[in-house]
Amino acid sequence: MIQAIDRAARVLSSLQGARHLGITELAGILELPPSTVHGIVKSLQAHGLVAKEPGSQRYMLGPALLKLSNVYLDTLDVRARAMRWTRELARRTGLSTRLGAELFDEVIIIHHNRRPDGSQQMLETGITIPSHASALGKVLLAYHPSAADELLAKPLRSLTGDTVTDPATLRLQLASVAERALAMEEDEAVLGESSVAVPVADRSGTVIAAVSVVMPSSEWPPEAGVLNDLRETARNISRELGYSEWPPRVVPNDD
Amino acid sequence: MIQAIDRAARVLSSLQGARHLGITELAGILELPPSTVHGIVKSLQAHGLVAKEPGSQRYMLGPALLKLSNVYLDTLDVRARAMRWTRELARRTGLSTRLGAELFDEVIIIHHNRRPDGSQQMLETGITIPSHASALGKVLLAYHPSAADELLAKPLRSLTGDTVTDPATLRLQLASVAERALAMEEDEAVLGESSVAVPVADRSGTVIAAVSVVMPSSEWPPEAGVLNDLRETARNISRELGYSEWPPRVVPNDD
DNA sequence: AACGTCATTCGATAATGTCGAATATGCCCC
DNA sequence: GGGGCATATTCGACATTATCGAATGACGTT
Repeated sequence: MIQAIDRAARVLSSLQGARHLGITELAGILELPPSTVHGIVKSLQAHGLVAKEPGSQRYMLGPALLKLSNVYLDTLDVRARAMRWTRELARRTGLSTRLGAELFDEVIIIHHNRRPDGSQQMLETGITIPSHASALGKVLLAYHPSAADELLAKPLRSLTGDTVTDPATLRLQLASVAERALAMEEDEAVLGESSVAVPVADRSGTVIAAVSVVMPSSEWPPEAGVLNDLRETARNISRELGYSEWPPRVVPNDD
Repeated sequence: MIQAIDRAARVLSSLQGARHLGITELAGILELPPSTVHGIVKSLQAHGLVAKEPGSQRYMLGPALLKLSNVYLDTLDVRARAMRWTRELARRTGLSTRLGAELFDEVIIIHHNRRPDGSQQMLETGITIPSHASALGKVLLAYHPSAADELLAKPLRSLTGDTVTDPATLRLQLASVAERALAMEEDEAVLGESSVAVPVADRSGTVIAAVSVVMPSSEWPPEAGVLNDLRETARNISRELGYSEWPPRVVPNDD
């Protein structure tokens, strides 16, 4: 780990959290001298990764991140291949769909289809949810046992009163997910919202993403037809990626 | 400029351009020893800014960029305030709209409304266009004379046969933009597509973004009503940002 | 104008990052 | 499975870079 790069990344993370920060504030958060932080911020600014807030001394994330992110999404083979299938899934089920990938202790939504009822819905691409509190995340954890082990060794955050944070309970859930290749979550991330997710595997059988449908909790549990459509979607995406034996199997402590 | 951070940013830029690269390829592009590049890439990877391509030795941009970018967009005051106005502009004109900000020699689209005719259209947020070849970019250049000076000192790329790349011609255009607070572009970025843009100013009178409508070149030139709607949109956004004297004036060589 | 707070500059030096050599890994062919 | 080649990764000496404290400049408020 190159210390200067580590520190630069921590500046970005701090701005991601607090949005706008002055040099002194950043220095406090990072426990570094202001002049050190200044050098880091100026270097990031020169590359457009950080910007000064208009009319103020505070800094915020910069526009170069947007371009990089756009290229990231464009580069993702799984996303490109999933798009038509998840659109079709949303159409058939009348539900919104999400495609998620792993980002440390969270799942990040890399593609999202709105519910096809024409209602106003937020764009979710780029949103993260703690893995333990989402069906998508539980799938990814179930297929990456060492990542799960690390996560379950930490105190877990409750997002709602229904979030499961007990490691032993989660281990049982993950074992069930691994067996059924299906994860469920009811009101754990957002009250009134529940979801069910299944794994997407690449040519080598590695689970690289998960796909889910999201429904109002008033409509829970999902009908068998929805589960079948969801599985079919994951099978189709996985097949396009070169994996023909859906559902994938868990490889014990593979990382 | 901290060299290690500069090099890390250049790794990200290289991956942004070429999408997938091995260590040796990156080393060639950056003209650095492979072991140096390896250290940089591993540091970026530890923060999710770079990822290894599934099943290969090559690296690509990483998911942390998507989360950072999402926060960047969410943090942008001008974007939040512009959204309702540009949606209304698209509705009234029947055209797609773009809100653009400056990213070095390019304009980056930070918000986009599709043409309201229900046709299949690509999402444009995060896309960049060379400033000299876009109406949005010409507005931003006209209001930032020193940025314009720097850009016009470099050889400019033709995107289509109609792209204006002659510095003297561009200077005349930018002077006219500054005077009229309006920029036009016909087939310069994409054949068959033309646009007209106007500036958006913040509380201090600094032009921090530009807003445009895009139309098929077969419908060019824009009607007076469209221009009025566009100006009204920029005036409304600027007023929400605290600027009440639209159109803004150019401050000579202010950077 | 004065004051307090924070941003930025500067330069000595501590320590970090660099980079060449060696080793490990992956892939392809037989 | 073995061999060969190309590339990734490791290791450690040391050159160079980043750090950080002190000083100065800028900004906002009174």
